[in-house]
Amino acid sequence: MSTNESNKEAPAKGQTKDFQAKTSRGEATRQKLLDAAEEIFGEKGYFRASVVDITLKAGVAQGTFYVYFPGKQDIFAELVRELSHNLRREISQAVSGLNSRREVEERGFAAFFAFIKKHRNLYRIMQQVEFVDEDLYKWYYRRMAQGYVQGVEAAMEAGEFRRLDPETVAYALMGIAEFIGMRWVLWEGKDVPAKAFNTVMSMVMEGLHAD
Amino acid sequence: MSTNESNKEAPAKGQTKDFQAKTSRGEATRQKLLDAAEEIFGEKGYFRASVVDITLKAGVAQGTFYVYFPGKQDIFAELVRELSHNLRREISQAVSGLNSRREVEERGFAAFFAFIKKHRNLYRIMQQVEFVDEDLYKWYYRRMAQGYVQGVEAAMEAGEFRRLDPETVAYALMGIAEFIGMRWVLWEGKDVPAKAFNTVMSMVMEGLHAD
DNA sequence: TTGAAACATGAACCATCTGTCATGTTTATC
DNA sequence: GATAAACATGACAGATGGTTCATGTTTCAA
Repeated sequence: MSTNESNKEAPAKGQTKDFQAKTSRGEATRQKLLDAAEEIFGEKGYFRASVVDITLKAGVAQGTFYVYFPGKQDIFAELVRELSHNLRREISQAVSGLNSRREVEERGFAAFFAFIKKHRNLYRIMQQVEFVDEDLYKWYYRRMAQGYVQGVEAAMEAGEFRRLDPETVAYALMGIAEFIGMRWVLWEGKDVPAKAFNTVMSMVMEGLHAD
Repeated sequence: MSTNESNKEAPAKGQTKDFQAKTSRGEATRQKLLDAAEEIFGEKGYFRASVVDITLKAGVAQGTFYVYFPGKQDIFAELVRELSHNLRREISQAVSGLNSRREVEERGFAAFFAFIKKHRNLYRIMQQVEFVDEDLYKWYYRRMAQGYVQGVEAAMEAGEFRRLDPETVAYALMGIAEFIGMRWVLWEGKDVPAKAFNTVMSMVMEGLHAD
């Protein structure tokens, strides 16, 4: 088949379902591989990371990798889906039950920053999806935006935000979060300082306030 | 020396100055290589692009590449510096002589969107610097932020913006621009629609207005 | 015209990497 | 404890790509 990574075609092959482990032993090995992959991809980036790196870190033989994943792209994609899912879950948990839109934005941003601090590897992983699997990359941001749009629309409905294009608002807020997170969490490994956090909140709430 | 791309160490080697052509013929070849590299890197991404791709597109032999650039990383870095410089120049030209801060932001955002529309390849190039040369990547954003901070501070001084942390404001605005540009220019190849542009401006100006 | 410097060439070297496979080991079930 | 399925192994095939180098060609000043 000769499907090398640098093959000219099909950088994003279809939804190849990864193998499912049939015993708990197999499941454990699969998980070891995923954990190792998360670290390796985060450290070296997708392209500089090799399958050998992953199996070495996981403590299994090279061949074992292919028992659980069809290829390097597939374990990466799985990681991305996992990350995306967990991130959205944590944010939605953080804001569930909140009443004012200000609180929602505050807790939502805080949850995002907390998540990327805990998963700096995965933050870096997200930045590479574009060049590994273009569709997955767009899916991630669209999915994220989609959830945001609903909240923004509801806030407009409720008169907490004034009427603006909700999708644009969603992308703008995502951009703010990503850049502020990059500046502090990714680059410095710190929490976003209060001064910066307050500035963001002030900009956002003033920028969107009703009346 | 065996310095392969996937070498374990020194992903970012020091400021290797590229060779300087000594005749106009040499200069022309060097430029052909740079132009080809811009297209190839933009299309395939840094890691999937090969030096052969570049020389093929430039219409020169493989060896010729190394007459002008010490290696693949170096031509990429040169491209990034060139892009960064041109982008900052276009924006600063677009806003020079403007009086109100609102106009500055409007023209500045518009210039940014126009630039990335004209250089979609380079937009994609910027997204990869992180994994090719970490220092260069931070340098690019810091440099960009730095210029923005000055403008924001001046606007606060002049009472057009209220007092907030200028650096945070700069990163937030950069994040907005990048995400809105991604959504429309990069993904759809279109200009940012008026509705989206107006929403952005409204958010930004309301978010930062003095009172 | 001549000779040296600049430029150009492309085959070949060397390292690396992904994915395969024939073979072994463990586990679970009866 | 026998047997088959699941799991694990690591050497190897097949391919790619960055970089080097010995050699050839062009340019240009003296």
